[in-house]
This record gives sequence, structure tokens and C-alpha cells, in this order.
Amino acid sequence: MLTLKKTLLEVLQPFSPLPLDGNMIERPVHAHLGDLALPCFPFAKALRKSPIAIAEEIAAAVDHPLIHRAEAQSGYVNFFLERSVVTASLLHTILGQSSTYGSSDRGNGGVVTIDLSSPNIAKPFSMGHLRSTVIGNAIALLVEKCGYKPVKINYIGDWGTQFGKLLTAYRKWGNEAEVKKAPIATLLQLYIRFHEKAELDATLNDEARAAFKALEDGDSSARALWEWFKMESLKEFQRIYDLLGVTFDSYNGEAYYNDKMGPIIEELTEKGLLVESDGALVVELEDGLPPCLIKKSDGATLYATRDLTAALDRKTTYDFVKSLYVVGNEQSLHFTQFKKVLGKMGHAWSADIQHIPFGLLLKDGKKMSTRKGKIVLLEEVLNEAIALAQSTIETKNPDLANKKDVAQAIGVGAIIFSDLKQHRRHDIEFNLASMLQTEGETGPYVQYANARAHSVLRKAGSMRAFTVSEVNDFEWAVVKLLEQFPDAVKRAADELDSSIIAKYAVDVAQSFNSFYGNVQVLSDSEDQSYRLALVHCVTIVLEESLRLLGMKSPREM
RNA sequence: GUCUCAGUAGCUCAGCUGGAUAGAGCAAUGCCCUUCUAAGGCAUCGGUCGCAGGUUCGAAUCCUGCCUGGGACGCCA
Repeated sequence: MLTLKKTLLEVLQPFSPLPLDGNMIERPVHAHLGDLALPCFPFAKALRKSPIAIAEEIAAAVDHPLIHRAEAQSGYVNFFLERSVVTASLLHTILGQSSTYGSSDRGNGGVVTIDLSSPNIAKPFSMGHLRSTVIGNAIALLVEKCGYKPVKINYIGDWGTQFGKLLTAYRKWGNEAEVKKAPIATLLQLYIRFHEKAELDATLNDEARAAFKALEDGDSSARALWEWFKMESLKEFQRIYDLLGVTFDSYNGEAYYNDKMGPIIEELTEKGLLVESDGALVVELEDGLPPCLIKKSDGATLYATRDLTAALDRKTTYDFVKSLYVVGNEQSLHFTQFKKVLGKMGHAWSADIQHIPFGLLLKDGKKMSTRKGKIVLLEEVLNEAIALAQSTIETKNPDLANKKDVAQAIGVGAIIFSDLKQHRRHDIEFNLASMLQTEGETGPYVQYANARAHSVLRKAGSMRAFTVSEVNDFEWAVVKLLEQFPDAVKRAADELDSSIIAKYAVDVAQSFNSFYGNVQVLSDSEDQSYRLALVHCVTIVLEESLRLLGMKSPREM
């Protein structure tokens, strides 16, 4: 309640011996205690009175048109707002601002680069990449709503020793026809086979390293195979991005930086930061951090080398005010090192780089590993969710138009929402059943609330002017939540945490469903026009919330 | 071993910039479709907030130690 809180702060400041801020006003845990509350405990010392007495004095003295009444209760002043005044003003605001409700311009057009998705070529798109894609996309939408200009970069993993492994495996055991038939699946099998054999025969790893070195040095046969693998992979990834509705501003992957790493190595050398260690070149770091490897003993580059190059390139290309990397928890150390190295190079903007870590997707309590073939394929999961939504539609709403599109919106929505609703740092135990769920705190639940709201609006026909006379508890609960939307957006953007939006959307859907179940909107009552306006506002806020999560809002389902 | 993240109801989680009786969803049980989409609503059941100290008028929330689990820890990314 940003504006309500602000107003209340101004009203209350004269009574307080301390400067008040928004954090000191809270929402009571139970609705019967009031709409907003001021705990008076912090004032006791300065005023040398008991919090109970202070609360009573304030409650008796406060007088404002927005405040219906103020009650003192065990050290708190509980405020009951003038419901009809607040409601009328809020509904007009939301209807007037429509989808821009909750938007701000505090980003001032500054560029925020977001490194997201970043699947590895020749490997299937796993559930792990889903997290990065979905979280990164939602953050892009969030910062955009706050006036920044997001640049989504899909930093494709198309370089590195893994390609040496793949090239080696393909030359030993692969054939062209099989790869053509089922590219990713076949390449994955080769990759897995390589690791099985390498456990028994360590010389394979040496071969792989040599093969990658050859690729990096421009060997034409290696290069041709690599191009082919990459093309096939990108085709497969695109199908998934289309399904998820995610687009990118750049697909510059690691290979893009292959011939651009010279300058950074020179810069590191000039600044005296490179040190030789066991034949490799490293940058030593303080604070007990392990050194950052820049060049392997065979002269080949590493992840960190390319990341540094990419960071410098992005700074000159985009001049970002913030650069975000949506990459798993397990790479935290790498990002700490990488930022430190940039700092040591004298780039003050290294402070604008931020790792957005997220928890692993676990299977039986353990990390899934591509190398051992322990992965879950995202495309299969998505298709299953869509099929499930489709069959639900057939039983519940068989006459629905565009069943296919709606089923896709719901199935994909269920998957996206199940990921975004929990705090991103938590590890997630992979559970297909819970991702496919459509009841309770799920994406389809929120979408359903919105569809019901639209159904009411359709039946009502055109909107009319309204006046608010009385606001019942069901309506008031919805109004109070709608009022918090800008605050939820702000908190989510401050913490770059879309789960705040997801939880907020569930709250709105719950309060709306409760209202819907208990209050008849379409009726002869003179409250109908005001209730319709409320329902309309619910759809505006729900749709905007879902949009910020990267989800669609079908009007019928 | 070092660093790091986590431990809240049977399960999955919210609350963690300290504030009132710790909240949801799932599961279980019982109601509600001759009122706007039952992917819904209403109700019941369910908790030593990992353990032990400390700070505070007040701690799930902050500090310290311990226990348990995940992850990372130079030539992978």
C-alpha cells in the first residue's frame, strides 16, 4: 500500500518522536485487527510512556478522511480505512492505467544485459536449462516494467573441451546417418559413451584435449563437424523457445569470442596480473580464493577467459548499467573469481555484474548429470503438460474455441509457474506430478481465476460508470491486494525475484475466487456496476502478473 | 578439510530489512454445481519454526556454536 502508507505516515508523523518510514507501518496478520497498524513499542523510551498509553493517545487523536476509525490494542494502533473512498480511488487508478499499472521509470532507460538459458550444443535441453531460461526471461520482463532496457543474451555453450570429447567420440564410434536421423539423442549417446570409456582409459581425455586444441586452432575437419553439430542443436532448441515464448536479442555464444581473447590476455599481461603456475597461466586472488585459470598448460583457453572477454565486449557494445548472469548456484565461485579479476584489471563496472544463482534440479536428492545420462528432457515434460491440459479441456469445456492454443498456454504455464513460484535459490527435487498439477497454488489456478473473471465481464456486456457505496469483506480483501501490486513489482525488481510476483498472483486469484464464490456479481443490485469494475481490475492485475512471469492468460479455458 | 546454500505441518513451500494467536497448497475427512466456468468455494484435521546459547520490551526472522543435507573447491562449464 504505497500511497496509503505514505498518507498514513504523514498523518502519524506529528505523534512520533522518531522519523517514521514505511517499514514501521505494517499490515495486521488478521483482517479483523484492521487494515494497517502502527506498533508503538519503539516510541516508549523517548516518550517515557508505556506503548499501550501511546497507542491509546494516537488512536484518540488521529483524524483523516481516509481513516474510518483507529483502535488501540495492546500497544498497536490499528487503522480501519474508509473502504468506499479507498476502493473508488483505486479502481479508477487501475482502470485508467490499465496494463501500465505498477510500471515505473526508475530504470531511466538503462541497459541491463541478462545472460540466460545458455544451453550446451550437442546436449539435450534439460530441465536445468529451463530454470535459467524461465527465471532470466521473467527478470527481463520485470526490469522492463521498471523502466530499464533488458538485453537477453543466450550465451550458447558451443565451445570448450567437451567438443574435443564429442569430436573424439564421433570419430571413433559415430556415423553421419545416425546423427542426421536423431541429432541430439545420438550426440548425447556418444558423449555418455565417451565418459564411460574414459573412466577405463585415461588417454581418451588427452585425445579429447588435443581435438579441442585442433578445433581452436582452426582445423578444418574439426570445424566442419562442429558447425554441423551446432546447427542441428540450434534447430532443436528453437522448438523449445517457441513453446516457451522466449526470444533473445543475441545468440553470441562462447565460440563467438574464440578469436577475440587475445586483447584480454594482453591486458592481463600488461597489468602484471598473469602468473605461471604448473605450466598454466592464472590470476592470483586474495581473500583465500583459489586463483582464476586463464590459459591451460597446452595453451588452450578456459571458461573464465571467454567470460572475461564477453564481459568486456558487452560493456563496450551495450554500456550496461547492470549485467546479470542467470546461472546455477554451483558456479558461484567462478563468478566471484571472474568479478575479482575484472576488478583487479581496474574496471570499476565489475561492481555492476551480478550473478543470479538458482538451485539445482535434483533427482533422488542428487545433481543430475549429463555425463551419466541422468537428465530429464524439457521437451518431453512440456509436451506431457500440454497433453494433460488438452484432455482436461476435453472433459470440462469441449466446445472451447482454439483448444490447442489454450492447452499450450495452460500446460506451458503450469511448468513455468511451478518453477517461478518458489524462491530460486532452493534446490528442487524433480517431481513431474507436482509440475503438472493444475489445482491449488499453480499457474492454471491463476489462469482459471482470470478466465472466470472474463466470463463475468462477457456476460455483463459493456462497462458503465460506477459509484462505490458499501464494500463487503470479500470485496475489500480483493481491493487491498490489488492496491499492493505496484509494491509487489517494486520488491520483485529490487530483489530480482519473480517468485514475489508468482505468490502475489496466487493471493489475488485466491481472494478473487473467494469473492466469486460468495458474492453474486451479475444481479439486479445497484452494486453490480461497481463489482464489475472490480472484476475488470482483477483481470488487469492478473494478466499483467502472468505476463511478467512469461505466461499467457487465456480468456476462456 | 575450507567456503557456500539450506533445515518451518505427513509432503511441497511462504513468512526471514525483528512485532499481535507461525500462514498457504497438496494429501485426509465432511459439505456446496435448478446463481456469473467445481481447473472452484466453505469447513475440520495437522507445527518443540534442526538443536543449544546470546542480543532485545519482543526472535521462525539478528549473532555465536553444534547437528544434518545439497553444492563448489586450477587446467570441465
